[in-house]
Amino acid sequence: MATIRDIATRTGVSTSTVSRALNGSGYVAPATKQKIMAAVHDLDYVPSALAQDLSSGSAHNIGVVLPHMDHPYQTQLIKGIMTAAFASKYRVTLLPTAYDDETEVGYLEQLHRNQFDGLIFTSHGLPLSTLAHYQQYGPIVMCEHPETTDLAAVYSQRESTYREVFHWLKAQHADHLALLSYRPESRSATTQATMKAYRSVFNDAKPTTQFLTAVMTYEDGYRVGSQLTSAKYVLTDGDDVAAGVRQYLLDHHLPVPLLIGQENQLTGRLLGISTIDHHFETVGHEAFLMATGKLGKQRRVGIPSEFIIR
Amino acid sequence: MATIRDIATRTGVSTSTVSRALNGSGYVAPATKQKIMAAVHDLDYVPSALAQDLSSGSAHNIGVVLPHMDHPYQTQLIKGIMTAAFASKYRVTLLPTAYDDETEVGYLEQLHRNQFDGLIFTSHGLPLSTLAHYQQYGPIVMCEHPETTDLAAVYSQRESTYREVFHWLKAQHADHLALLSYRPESRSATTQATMKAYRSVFNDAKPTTQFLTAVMTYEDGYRVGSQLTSAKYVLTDGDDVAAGVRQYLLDHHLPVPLLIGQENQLTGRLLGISTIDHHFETVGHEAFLMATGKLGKQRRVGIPSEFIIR
DNA sequence: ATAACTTGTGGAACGCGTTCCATGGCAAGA
DNA sequence: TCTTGCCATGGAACGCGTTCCACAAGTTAT
Repeated sequence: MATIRDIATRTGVSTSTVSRALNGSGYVAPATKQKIMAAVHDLDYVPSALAQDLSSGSAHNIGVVLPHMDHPYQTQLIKGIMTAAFASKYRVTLLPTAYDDETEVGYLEQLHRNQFDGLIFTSHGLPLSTLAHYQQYGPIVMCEHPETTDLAAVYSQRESTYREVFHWLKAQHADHLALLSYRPESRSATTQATMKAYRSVFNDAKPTTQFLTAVMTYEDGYRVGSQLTSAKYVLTDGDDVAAGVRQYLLDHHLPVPLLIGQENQLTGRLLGISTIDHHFETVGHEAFLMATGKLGKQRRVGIPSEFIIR
Repeated sequence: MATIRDIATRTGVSTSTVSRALNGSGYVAPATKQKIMAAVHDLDYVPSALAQDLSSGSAHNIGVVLPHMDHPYQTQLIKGIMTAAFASKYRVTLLPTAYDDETEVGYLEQLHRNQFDGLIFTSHGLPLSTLAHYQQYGPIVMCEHPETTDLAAVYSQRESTYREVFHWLKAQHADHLALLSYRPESRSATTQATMKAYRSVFNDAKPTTQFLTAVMTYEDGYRVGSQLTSAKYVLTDGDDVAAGVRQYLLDHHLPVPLLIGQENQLTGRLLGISTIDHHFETVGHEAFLMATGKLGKQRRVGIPSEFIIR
């Protein structure tokens, strides 16, 4: 591997001159530059990214912390982040946690170690105070609406849309609801937003409602289908889940309730299931900009979400 | 940011001793080690990943070159790679190309620059000879079966499964086939394998067959549905595409042909569409091992794929 | 003609850990 | 007692590019 010193020696100039010639900074005589470029070409020299990173103190790398690789909610978000990163000189590293707190701490430590310039959290297992503590080492951006104001965040304005959904249900005097989510209210901002909207809309005239958790995939939906035989309205975390519920009920010749999915996935479109589009691609895009400081001092960005009735 | 020198000064030892204490290499007196650990704790010291990378000459980073973020084919592959990387100390960086050759060259240059220890190609736009040329800078692993033997590869053994599919079709005297793929034969190993199997099975008794390209998504499938009104058997690149074709025909009250998808996606299961599972998660896993040199000198691994009739 | 620039280039320090080599103390074996 | 050999630690070089500072030569302004 040729180094900048090799170029310097071969050309008979100093490394500073080579560096200046390569970066176009400072003064270099045209003739010198030509000689340098020739040597660079001859020796197949390319500056080491490792050395440049150390020198600049940044790895030009943003980490994206996510629970699973296969949760549909992530796909659009990641796409938005990647598209934005692609346009700048940054790279993006995907960091799956499998909801393991130690792993999550590991990534935060890597922020401390300058492995990452910033972290984007699509979901988190650790307490927010822990995350806030690590902010001293670099920007941390949440993709959920955190209760505390200590953390920067770009999030879908779920709650107002959930209220819209519940108002819509209320208007048709809906009863026998079922709310399916992946994580319990205590551990998930999404579930919290859902419940908050639910309580505020129905207030003291709550319909009969089932609450199920640990439901994330099509299979999960199919699995809990047996518990939903008396439900008339079902709101799920993703369209895939709704599809699973529907399939179970169809397979057992049971009536299919009115299904409302989320994420506007293909399955929902395919089966004509109403959905909520949280515009996660936009969320991801903005989160990247915030993590790289391109959004100025702004630390809070809400993206409106959309209720699609089918 | 505290450095190893800060620790050394504060403890009254040399940086070498601190380094040894931290890494557990070489001799360090227990008392010295304790003092060092105390200082490390007091100063909130963490070794800089940037400096370690430069010193070790490796970023512990594997890049995954892929065309799009949303091609279903990638999801499982990436999952397999990530799972394997997660178990080791490596990180994985996703590198989308949008089939732009310049971008692809950019990533190869980053391999040269030691930004990556190795690259995994899930798809490629550049000629194989170009890729082979960059092997001198680090391991490059293809996830397709390349024609040349110059490149290391982990791939799904598509061709034999395609032959199985065509034999199955031949056995029922299938006629009016349609083969839908994303990229033309000249630019895609997948399409090449399909065509090779097609020719070898039907030989000179080829059925009437339509060939369509540039079909990748559900929407694409729906779009080309109008051209498939006389097809009796349709083989597509992914189950989503098959679902699109099916939907178009249903919407227009036209007969739905026998559909065979690929990738064993949820949509296929949902709609009872036969499919081919290429076991891409396994492919990804093995590709990672090969890229990090954990597979020894092996440069060729084939993973059997599976025809699932529904 | 002299001060004040501008241009071109080199030297050395810096960023931060790792590692090879050397040195010194001390105990066990010959 | 002398030689090995283990233990503990320091010094310095290394990996590689960047950047500040200084210096020299040539140019322009005063």
